[in-house]
Amino acid sequence: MPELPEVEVTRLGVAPHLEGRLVDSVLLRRDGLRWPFPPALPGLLAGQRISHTGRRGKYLLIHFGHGTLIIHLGMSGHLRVLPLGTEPKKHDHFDLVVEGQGDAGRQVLRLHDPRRFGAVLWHANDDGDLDQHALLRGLGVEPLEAHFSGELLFRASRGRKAPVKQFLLAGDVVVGVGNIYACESLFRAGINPKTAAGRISRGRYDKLALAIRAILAEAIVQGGSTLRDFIAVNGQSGYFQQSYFVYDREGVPCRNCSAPVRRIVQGQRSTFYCVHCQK
DNA sequence: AAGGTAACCTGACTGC
DNA sequence: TGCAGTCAGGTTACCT
Repeated sequence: MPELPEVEVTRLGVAPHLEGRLVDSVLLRRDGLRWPFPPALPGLLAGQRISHTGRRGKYLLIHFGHGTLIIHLGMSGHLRVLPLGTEPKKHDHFDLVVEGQGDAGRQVLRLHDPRRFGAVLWHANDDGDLDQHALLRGLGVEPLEAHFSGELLFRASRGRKAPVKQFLLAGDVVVGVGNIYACESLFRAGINPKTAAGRISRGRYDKLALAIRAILAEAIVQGGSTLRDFIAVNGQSGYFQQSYFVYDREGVPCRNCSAPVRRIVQGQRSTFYCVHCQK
C-alpha cells in the first residue's frame, strides 16, 4: 500500500512527534528488510537532533544535521508513534525512540512491515547530495509540485510503446502514483489504460495531469486509503477507498455509466477500468 | 533505451 | 478442518 498519499499522511502524522526532538536510541529487531539495516544506525542517531521530515515520491525522509534517514514502506509497511514501553508485535522491525518534550514523555516511532518489502537506509551528508542517492536518483517529478504538467507527461511519453498505465507506474517520469491512484486517475481522465503512452495527445495528458493532482490531493485530505495494512499514525483509518470509482470494483457497475468495471492484468498488476468511459 | 519477467515475503481469502 | 491456489498498496535485478 502505501502510495504517495499514504506516505504523506504518515509524514504529516509523525512530523509533530519528531521535528526538533533528540533521538534517545534506535532498536533493530532483525538484520533488515529488503536490504540490511545499516548496522551502525544506533550509534549514528543516538543523541542527534531531528531537524525536519520530508518526502520524495514514496520515500519518507527524516533529516538530521549530519544526514538523512530514508524509509520506504514497501507494500505492507506502516509507522506508528507509541508511548515508550509499548510491547512490540509480530513484524515490528525497527524503533526510533525520541526524547520527550513539554508534557510528552519519550515516544517510539515504530515500523511494522509483515511482507518486509520496505527499507530503512542512511544517507550521510558526506556521501553527497541526497537526490543522488541510488534510490532517489532516477525518480521523476513530484506530481503535487508546480512543474508537473500535461506537457511534461506528453514530452516524456513520445516514442514510448508501453501502455499508459505502466508508463505512470514506472516512476521515472512522475513519482508516487501507484496501482490504485493510476487506475483512478486514468478513469477520471477518461483514458484507456491499455493505450500506448506515446500515442496520447497533449490535450489528454493535460487532463490526466490534472486528474492525478486532484486525486492525490483528495486522498491526502481523506487520510489515504486503508487496505490490508495501511493505518495512519494515530491509528485512525483513511477513508479514500470509499471514493474509488474503479479500483477493486471488478464487475461492479461503473459509477458513471453503470457498465461493469473490468479487471485486466498489466505487468503483473491488476488494472481496473470502464470500457465505456475510458477510450 | 525501453520493455518484459521473476523475485523478494506474509497473510487473507476462496474453493475443494 | 486442512490444504492448495490466488491475490495484495512496490521496486529492483536481470534478460532480451
